[in-house]
Order: sequence, then structure tokens, then C-alpha cells
Amino acid sequence: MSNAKVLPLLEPAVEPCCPPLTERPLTAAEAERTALMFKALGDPVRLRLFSAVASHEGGEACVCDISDVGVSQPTVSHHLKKLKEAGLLTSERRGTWVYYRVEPGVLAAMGQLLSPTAATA
Amino acid sequence: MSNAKVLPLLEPAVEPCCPPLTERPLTAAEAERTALMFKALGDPVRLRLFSAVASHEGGEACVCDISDVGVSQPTVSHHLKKLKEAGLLTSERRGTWVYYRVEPGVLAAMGQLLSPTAATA
DNA sequence: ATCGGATATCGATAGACGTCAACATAGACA
DNA sequence: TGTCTATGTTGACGTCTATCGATATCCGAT
Repeated sequence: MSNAKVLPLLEPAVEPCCPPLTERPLTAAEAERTALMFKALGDPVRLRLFSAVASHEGGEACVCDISDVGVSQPTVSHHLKKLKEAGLLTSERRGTWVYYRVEPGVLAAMGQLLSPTAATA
Repeated sequence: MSNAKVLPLLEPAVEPCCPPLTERPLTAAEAERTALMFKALGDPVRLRLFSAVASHEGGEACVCDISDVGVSQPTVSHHLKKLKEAGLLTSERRGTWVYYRVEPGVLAAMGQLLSPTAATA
């Protein structure tokens, strides 16, 4: 076993992917990686799905709770997969339903990217 | 001429567009609008250009200062236009050169979108 | 074992997007 | 005027992507 599900200490798994966009120009590799997250949120349907999960009580949502976004069921599934691949969501099957939740730290990481550099002339 | 029925110049997309993604599910209209900004940053080249402008001294940069991102000049111009259309950058010609700067408030607006709701169970 | 609901995958298609070369435009300067 | 540099625009091309219907898979219940 050993799944000691300890509470995250101060800094969870928020990898310091990249400095704030305002600190210095991103390198090609940094931009490549970071763009994946922005691109994942760059689709209206995905944005609604992500927001639905993120704002759902308990921090997680069953697909059935959020799939009313005006597209077909396969399309919903497709977009959830994309969000998962981008590292924004995780999923877990519990019985009949599959629950998605926001990957912890993701919001903080993206927020940091956008944080204005304090000492901007 | 005459058909001055041009698009209304893109509202300053900086407004209190939307609540944080974690507050409640975005509506279709909100998602549509918000996705435009994320999509604009969802390309590696655009992300590098934006970061280069945002981090440049004085808060602005000439195209000549930032166009070394590995793509042709027309492509750079194309991406800068996209960033402008998304409301993330503004441009101004001064003599020979064109200067781009980050639209004030944009970073704060996007940061707010990603701000975790304080009272998440 | 079988049925039915929930979700994922597959295959196809139309449209969006990134990229470039060629050309156009704007300003500086002689 | 004309030329040179800097930047934007156009048109074309190949690739990616969002979407759907059909189908498969998983799981609980009968």
C-alpha cells in the first residue's frame, strides 16, 4: 500500500514550470509547455467544462453533472480527455460514474504565470 | 467606402468579464469571450511574443526587438495581430518602428479568472 | 447471463489555424 | 524623386481540431 494520502504541505506539486510571463521572455521549450495549458482552456466548451468541475461542490463533478454544454456526448468526452491530457483535470471511475476534479496546483501555477512583476518600471 | 459597418473595434476585453472559473460554471457567452484570451496565449509563438513584450523594459517593445522566435517575419506579424485582436496587446507606430505593449489590466483580469475561490470546501 | 445506463473510442468530415513566399505600405533619408 | 528598411497583407498549402454518428466498454441491477 503506502498510499499515505497526506495533506499537501505548503507547496504542493505545483511544478515551477515557468516564471511569470512578465519576468523575462519565455524560452521556446517553456512556451511549448505552457501553451498547452492555455490552449486547453482556449475552447469555449472546454472552458465551461473546466469551470463546471472547478466550481462544483466538493471540488469534483460527475460527467453527468456537467455534460449539458450544448454538444454531443462524444464531444464532451473528447474535451474532457483533452483537459486531462493538458494536466488540468484528473478522473476517477467510481461505480457507474466517472468523476473529474481539478488537478491541485494548476490554478496557482497558471495564476503565477500571469502575476504582474512587482518592479515593472 | 460608405459601408462603415465595421466591427466595433473589439471591446476592451479587460473588463470584469467573468467571475473566477471556480466560482460558478461559466455561461456559454462568458466562455466564448474568455476562451478568446486563452486561445490567444495557446500558441507557443504567441506566448513567447507576449512574454517578450510583457517583460521588456519600459513595458513596450519594438517588433524588431522580439521577432527572433524562429518563424518568418510575416508569421510574427500575423501572431501579433492575433494578440491585438484578442485584446492582449496594443500597438503604436513611432517613426520607422511599431511598438507593442501589454493592454493594461489584462494580466489582472486573467489572473482573477484563475484565482481559487477562497471558500472551497 | 443479460439488460440498460454511463462513458469512451473510432472513423469521417468540415472548418480553423500556422506557416511561408510574394507583394504592399509606411516612414526615413538622400 | 527614388531607394532602403521595417512592418503589414494576401493567397495558398498542409495540418490540426471540433464535431458528429456509430460502436465499444464498463458496471450495476435484474
